[in-house]
Amino acid sequence: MTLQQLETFCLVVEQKSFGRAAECLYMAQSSVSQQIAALERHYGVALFTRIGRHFTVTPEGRVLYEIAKGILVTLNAIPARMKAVDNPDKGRLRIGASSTVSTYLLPSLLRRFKDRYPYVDLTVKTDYGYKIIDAIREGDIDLALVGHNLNWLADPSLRSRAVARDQLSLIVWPGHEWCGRKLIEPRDLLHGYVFIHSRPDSGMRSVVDKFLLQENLVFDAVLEMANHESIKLAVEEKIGIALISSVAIRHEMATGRLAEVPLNRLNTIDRRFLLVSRADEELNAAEKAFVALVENDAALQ
Amino acid sequence: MTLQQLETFCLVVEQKSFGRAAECLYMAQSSVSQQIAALERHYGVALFTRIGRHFTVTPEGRVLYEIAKGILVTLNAIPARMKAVDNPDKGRLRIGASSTVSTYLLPSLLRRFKDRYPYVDLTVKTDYGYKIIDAIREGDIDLALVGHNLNWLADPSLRSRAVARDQLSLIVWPGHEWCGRKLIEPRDLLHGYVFIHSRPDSGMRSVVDKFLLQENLVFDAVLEMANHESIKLAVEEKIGIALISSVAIRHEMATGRLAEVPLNRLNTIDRRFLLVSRADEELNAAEKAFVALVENDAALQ
DNA sequence: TAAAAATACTCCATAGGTATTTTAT
DNA sequence: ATAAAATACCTATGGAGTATTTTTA
Repeated sequence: MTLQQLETFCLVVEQKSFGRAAECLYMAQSSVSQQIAALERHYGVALFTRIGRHFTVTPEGRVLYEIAKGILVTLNAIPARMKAVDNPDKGRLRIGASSTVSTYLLPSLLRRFKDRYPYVDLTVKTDYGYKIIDAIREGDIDLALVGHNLNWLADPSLRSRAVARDQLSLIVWPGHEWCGRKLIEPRDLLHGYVFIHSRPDSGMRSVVDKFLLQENLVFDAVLEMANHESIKLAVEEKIGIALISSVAIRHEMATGRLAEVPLNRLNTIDRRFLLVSRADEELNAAEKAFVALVENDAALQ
Repeated sequence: MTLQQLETFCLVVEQKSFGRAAECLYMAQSSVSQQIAALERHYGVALFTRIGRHFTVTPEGRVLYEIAKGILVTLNAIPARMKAVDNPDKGRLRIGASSTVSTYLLPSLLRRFKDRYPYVDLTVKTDYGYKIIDAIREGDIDLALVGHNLNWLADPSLRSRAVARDQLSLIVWPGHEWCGRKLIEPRDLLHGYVFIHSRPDSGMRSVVDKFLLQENLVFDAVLEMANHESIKLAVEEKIGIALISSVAIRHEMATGRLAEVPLNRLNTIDRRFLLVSRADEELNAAEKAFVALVENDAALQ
């Protein structure tokens, strides 16, 4: 079955005549007959009921007509859609983000992006990092902004660029004895404080664990909370102390609800956010514009 | 551009290799190269960026891939959709109806239809009769149930079948002096009563006007209401009398809120409901089942 | 009898194959 | 050196045309 046949068939339906369809297509009437016959052979059904030199469309023909017409219209729209891809003002941008990114980084990025390119068809998916990366692999989204992960960096089917350093911060409540101290030593963390952890399968947890292992720190009292907001609240309530993404505490630092304390060697832990896309697909103009925005974002340097 | 080319292109994208795509299609690698080259020539853009013996998909290629994939999936679904048309349990039924029909006839018809064929994809459009017929002509709906109209019966592009006689009824309020009278003469209508009309562009109005003209009746006092419900309320409130579709007063007759009075020669006015479809398209199984239901409906005889 | 579609038959354009070249790893 | 895609060239299938037949209004 060919597109030519579908086009001819649609025209026959619309013109209600083989001959007129042939004229429209600048071809012989016999060719139209042959194409319709070929379609009917292909599907094994009559598309028209011939009544003398007259015909009606069968229900099967109606089905084919509606589908074929839609396909032809879609095909005609392809050149326009192709032109749109190198225009960041008209293109499409499907972003995926881990919940940390989605909560603390995306809002300002998306606001600025929408200001500059208000007509971009923009969708955002928020999920666990590994699910976002799966969606990238499936082609359901085109660009992911997630926490660093060696598995993804090593995957040749993905293209990753590190865009921002995510510092860890040691946070305590305001008025804590460490506030104002020049430098806390890691072993000081063990002196009687509850340590508040994030979920074991979160990207941040592995980074924190890495630091604790490196410093040989084992806590007597540990608390595990579901998300950043719970951790911050627990610290505020003087339940314990925590290591947390710097980006997640900007607001609390500004309002003085939490305090950050300098911890020795914490800066040896270098976590980064990654912009991930498929290695076998190139970025369109809208996606490139978003990458440029992220890379030039002073707040993320 | 051919469907073959689109299929080959999709396979190259999925397999990330011209050679493997050729294997899947049981054809030579050179043919795949030629088909891709033809597509690129046709659209005047590169679909792949060749990097040595490696390649990536361009943004234009991504656009084409998504569209082409959708088309191929749609095409594959055609045989199943064709089989569904001669199965009233799985087909599609798009009905249009004038507001009278929609209010007083359709509810019971649709309930019974849905009982028998619960999986039919059923949509109903309600509008003025002429707009429903326009939708039939456009192919937006497949079957219309509307009031009689000579223009539509004469149109060769439409197929109409009269399915039910819509009687006119003379209605008055209960306790009116005419209640119980054997037969009212048309000229009696003029004796001091307000006559309540429907909208001038409604199908029923032209029927009522025809009768009034035939009987040479010209009222001193006339009231015009937007719809059947308003007319019935006005009669109930003893504001006036009216000629109205019998189907529209079934409920009020049953509950005694209105009274019908026999009017001489009113039965000479013969209005019918029409089932209208396109003359150049045959009914599918679901549509035939609905037609059968309407034709066998005792309430509509 | 005229108008429209189907059929028979011919021809050539082009899609696909084979063989080879190019290119990058 | 090898693996993969592009290119050149050839062949044959099938699509379009011409001419004719069939059908019914």
